[in-house]
Amino acid sequence: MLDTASGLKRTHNCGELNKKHLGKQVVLMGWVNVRRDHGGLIFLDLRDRTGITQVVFNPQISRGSHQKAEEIRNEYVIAIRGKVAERPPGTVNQNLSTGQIEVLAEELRILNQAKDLPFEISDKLELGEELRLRYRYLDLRRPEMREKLILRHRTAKTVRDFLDKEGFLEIETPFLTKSTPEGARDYLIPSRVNPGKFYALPQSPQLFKQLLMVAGMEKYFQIVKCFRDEDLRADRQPEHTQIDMEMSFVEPEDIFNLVENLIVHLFKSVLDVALKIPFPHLSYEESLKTYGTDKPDTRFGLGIVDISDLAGKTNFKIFTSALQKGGKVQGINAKGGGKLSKKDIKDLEDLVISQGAKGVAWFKVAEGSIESPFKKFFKGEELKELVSRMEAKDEDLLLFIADKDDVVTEVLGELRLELGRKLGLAEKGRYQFLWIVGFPLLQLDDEGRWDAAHHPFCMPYEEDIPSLEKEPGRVRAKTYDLVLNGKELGTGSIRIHFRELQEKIFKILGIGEQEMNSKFGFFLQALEYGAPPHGGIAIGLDRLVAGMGGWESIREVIAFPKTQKAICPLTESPSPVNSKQLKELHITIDKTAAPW
RNA sequence: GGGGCGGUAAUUCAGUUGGUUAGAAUGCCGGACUGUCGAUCCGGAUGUCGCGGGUUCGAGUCCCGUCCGCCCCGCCA
Repeated sequence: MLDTASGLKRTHNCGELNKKHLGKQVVLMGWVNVRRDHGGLIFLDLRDRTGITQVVFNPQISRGSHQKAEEIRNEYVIAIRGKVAERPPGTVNQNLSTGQIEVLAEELRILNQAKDLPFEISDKLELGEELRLRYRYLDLRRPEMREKLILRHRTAKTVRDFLDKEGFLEIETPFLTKSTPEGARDYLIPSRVNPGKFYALPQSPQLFKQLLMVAGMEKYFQIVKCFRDEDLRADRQPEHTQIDMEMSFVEPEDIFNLVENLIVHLFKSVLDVALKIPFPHLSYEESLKTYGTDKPDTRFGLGIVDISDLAGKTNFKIFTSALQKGGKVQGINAKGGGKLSKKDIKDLEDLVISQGAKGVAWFKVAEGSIESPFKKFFKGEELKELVSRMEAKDEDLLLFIADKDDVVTEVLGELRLELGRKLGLAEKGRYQFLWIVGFPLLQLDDEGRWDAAHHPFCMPYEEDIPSLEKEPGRVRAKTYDLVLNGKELGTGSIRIHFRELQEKIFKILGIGEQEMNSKFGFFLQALEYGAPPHGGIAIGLDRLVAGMGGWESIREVIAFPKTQKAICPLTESPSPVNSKQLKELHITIDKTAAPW
């Protein structure tokens, strides 16, 4: 039979007791982290959210409690009353904040029992992730996981306080809303009272925050869930949280300033890390050219160098034939890569091939000479020039790809990241923020039609607007991405705030009059009633917190995340519903797709 | 939709060219123990080898299919 806690009031937390409390009567409540039964004496580590305190059961102090303590197992929930005592000499535990004291139990109450656990509550084990998710409530008891949620809480709290001081209003927007075209697949919610009609969960509160600007709120923010029905990755979940912001009467510089100050304040107060501002700016074009991606990890160099002109003068067929087909030849100097083994280089080759290139030409530089299976295809002069062009020194490894333009760029981008990992260049604990600016407004899709590079509400640079008709691809947008250590943290833009331009963009995107009115009529109309110039940004909270802690997967900082199949192993959602529910929603199931 | 890696005790893993009764560590259960803190010592129990089929005298091991997990491409922020 279990005990009740009634009559006992918790006086302290398990993490706070120290020598100042010596001699005090205290009541602690928590979980049994571990029991060490010495027969005559029983020690147990009592754990709550704040830490651990050692409790001692001594029959000379309380025979009853000592006897009862023998029944205790790990993760039982107990209350103890007792006196704080100094530990005997030589038994102090330096690893515990409470390690100088212990509580001599006078009364023990067992508030709840626990079955044998599927795994120990410990940071020392490496556990399968599915198991952790199925028993997430146990996984989250592990101190490491608790700290992650605390970090997330402190981050959100700091952001809220900062933006409040800056005059922002946190305003909620609907979850049951209309499909807005961010480009991703919507999660749909059937309407019971409107047969055959659906709400969509928001991919972001984009239109609502713009409407709030029209409404004169001037500075809006929200820490809000966004939903996208796309395939999952380590940094992608079907629901993710954004720090969503929008301001009136601003230009990109105002957003940069605000976000930089926010991030600096956040890192200082939560991590005690000092960041330098302003964050560097890099143009979209320059980023692709140098790093082969629009979200470069700039913790290390290894920039991409074009040697097409030089390659064209050689007799190396792999180079010259790629050039003849209109491609290019580019390479990376993997500084210190000379120490990589044949096996390492083979792995790099495999990577390059899996990413779509045909292979990689490599050259090791050592003592001024060059080691490479391709050496014989080059004249001494050419090799010399190669080395000087790549600024190669002893112990360096030069890697070249020859192919179509976009293949070379993308593959070298991947190769660069892999080299960063292999050579240990991407240090943990370093935070390289930067802004990517000057994105194109529009991009051609596979069918040769113009598509919004970000979303259809981004403002073009004024000087580029005349090109909209003739050369849409050359129009740059007032769009900016915030990147941290090679991860895209956030995207924002200055928005279009007058109807005429917004309609023009919709038309270029191939959205007809009818569709424009049915999907965006309400929005276009709002722009006609004195919409102020405005812009904003949304920062991914999950990625931000994961980045702060140096964790690869955002699942580490989400209390109840989903697996790659978008399944929650704990609740087993999604799951079938009964026919009555379906009938009310006017929905029938295609049995060939869902044969349960 | 595609590529890669994985699935063996409660957990983390080992398991040789296919060969007798599938192991280790941790955890768990019982016992001993008054200064432990990853307690120690003695003893013990625990398997749908993911699932289905095939090859074989014989399959954890080989083949085919399938499900699940992770990483990636496509897709997407």
